[in-house]
Amino acid sequence: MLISAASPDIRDREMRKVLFRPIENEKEKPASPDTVTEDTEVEDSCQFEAVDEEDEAEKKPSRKQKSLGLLCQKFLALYPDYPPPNSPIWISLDEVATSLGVERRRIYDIVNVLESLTIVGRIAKNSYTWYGRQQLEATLEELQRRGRQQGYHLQMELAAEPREAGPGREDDGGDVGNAGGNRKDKSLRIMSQKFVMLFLVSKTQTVTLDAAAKILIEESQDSSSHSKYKTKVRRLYDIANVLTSLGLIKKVHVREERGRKPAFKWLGQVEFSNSGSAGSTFNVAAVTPDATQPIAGQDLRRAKMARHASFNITPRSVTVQRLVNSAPSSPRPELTGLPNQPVDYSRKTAGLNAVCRLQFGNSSDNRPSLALQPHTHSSHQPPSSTQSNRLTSSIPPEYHFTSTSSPHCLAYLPSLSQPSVVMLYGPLDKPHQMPEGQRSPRSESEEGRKRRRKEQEGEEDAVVKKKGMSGLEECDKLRGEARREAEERSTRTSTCRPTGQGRASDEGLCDSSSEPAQPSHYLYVPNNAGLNSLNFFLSAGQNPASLALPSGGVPTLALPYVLVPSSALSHYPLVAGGLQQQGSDSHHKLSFSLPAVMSPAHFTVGAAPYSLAAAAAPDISWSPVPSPSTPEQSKLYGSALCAPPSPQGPRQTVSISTSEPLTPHTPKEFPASATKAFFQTPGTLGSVVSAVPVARRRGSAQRRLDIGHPATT
DNA sequence: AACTCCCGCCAGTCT
DNA sequence: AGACTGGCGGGAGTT
Repeated sequence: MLISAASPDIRDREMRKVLFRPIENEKEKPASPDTVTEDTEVEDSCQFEAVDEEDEAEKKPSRKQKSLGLLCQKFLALYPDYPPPNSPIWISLDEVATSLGVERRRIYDIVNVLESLTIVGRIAKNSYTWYGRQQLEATLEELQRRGRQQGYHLQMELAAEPREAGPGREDDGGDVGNAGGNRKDKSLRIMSQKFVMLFLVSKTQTVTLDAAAKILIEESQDSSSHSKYKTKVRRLYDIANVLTSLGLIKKVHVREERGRKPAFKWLGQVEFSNSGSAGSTFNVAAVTPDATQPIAGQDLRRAKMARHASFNITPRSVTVQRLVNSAPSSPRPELTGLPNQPVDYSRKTAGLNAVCRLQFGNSSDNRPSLALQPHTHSSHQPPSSTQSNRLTSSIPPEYHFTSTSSPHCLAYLPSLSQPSVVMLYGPLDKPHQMPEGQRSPRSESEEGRKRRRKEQEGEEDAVVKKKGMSGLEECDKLRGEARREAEERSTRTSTCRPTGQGRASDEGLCDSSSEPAQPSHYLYVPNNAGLNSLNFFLSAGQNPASLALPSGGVPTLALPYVLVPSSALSHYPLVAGGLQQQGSDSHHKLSFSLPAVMSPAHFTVGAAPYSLAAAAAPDISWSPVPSPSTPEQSKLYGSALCAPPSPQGPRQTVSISTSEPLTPHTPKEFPASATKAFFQTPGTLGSVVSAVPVARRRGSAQRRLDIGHPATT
């Protein structure tokens, strides 16, 4: 542990060990026809490896540390295996790439494979939704069915031998085939599915690279030139790496007449309960590019998406299922590139990264209490444990922290691209209903969706992308937006979530109708106001008085701001942290003097011990919102950034996990907080997450992100 | 030498 | 025109 903490490289290495370590103690070895040999050599070598030269390792990243498998492992660790059914997690490839410190190209490889298994689903350009393993079984079952249907099991047998004569193979009878007819671009995804099919129909569940390559080559009607073969094999390695990370396969060797052949053995299940869920909700077509039609699970997804919208930016349009391979819904370069966002998170928080999951009471009890729980990564956890971990799995993760008892809450709007958006929320007026978000049922209508999409884009643009806007312009926009929102929601009832339509509200967890603390307005401070990297929400909670600056002598800042009805922000995920109001000793004290008007104005912020300038400093604690280890986590997850320091109100339970270096070994207990360090790629340590929308660079292997880089333009 | 697979060029698609 | 995707294969690191 210590060692790991000491060196990220070592952590990676350790991770790697875990990743590729053959599952030991697994059941006895099945008597397979071919003699399958585990790759123990690798394992052994790893054993010793960690012990020695660490320095050496630090020098250069080492190829292994940059492996797709390891990268995938990191990627997976960012999200839960079994995310709450109703809260889709939005993934921005750009952000992920940035936070993992790799090129986007690499992420595509991973995502394509994951998509083939429905672990993620593409929403639009650059954005995916994380499904985790929820649909994995169903997907596998379907793949198995298709595999048999296509006679892969026969091919497998033949493949081993000389060649050919694939039984009527092919044709892809379906989607898996040539996806989309000739969309060659889908091949990795398709190839992945086929590869998996081979395992699922194989008696031994072991597939040699050679066989797989041959079979796949045949399918792709190409003459199988040797180069073709080699290329195929390369791709298979890519896929295998991802599958290995998923724990679905492991590398083995099959002995044959002459020597041994590299092969992979399936570790996942092969027999499926056939439970309704499987086939009913999943359709391979769904993952294939050409699936243009609605699939059974569509509704489900849609629902998720809708909910998901509240987490991030992807909001409304999210509900729209990805139409076809290329149905980019909303390119939000601004979003993804969010120059700022990511930056904020990580960069500022070198020290403390507390990422918590915010939840509201139990589904059973409607207490409006707010609970922040460190969310753990359970990528590799078995369902059971995972579930247990999240006792509240049934409860949608809330990011909204409006608990009645927490007058002073810090919130964060992670999805806003605008890097430094400071929001002050509080019952300025009476708790007014928080709009169920834009997302009312009707919003799902075709028309509504369309409209929403438009709106969304517009809104996002307004709020999020305004790089070129002046603060005032932004304000105006926001105001207009707010107004409109207000009108729209007039009939809706409050919810605790900005956008969601979720259980939480149904359960009354945040039934604001009776709850007082629902933020009625937010204070929006344009980034250009000078609060770069502040990203936080100030809880105004109380009466103005309480907002008064406690300490004198603290530098204050005058910032332009605009009050925005909470509804106007409904599409943005809010991450909040409970900050205790009576900031006891709190180091974070902010005072505002705000005119309760909806017009551009200025308010002053005074930070007690910390200066705003500290934002970039590692310990800038002043920002109540410690940056999440990674943007994805907070954003996609809807996790809340815990307000660090303060104690909790009676009803709040906040457990903050500070970023303790954890060894990658135990992904299950991987505290989100630890991710930052962990996820940093050696090469980008320290700067990885800068959200700077680093222009995507083609040629560079690793992005170098400038921490201090001004996020914009 | 064979096996792996990182890397990033570059073309097809979208916006 | 520019951004997004991802096919592809050279060639370097490992075994």
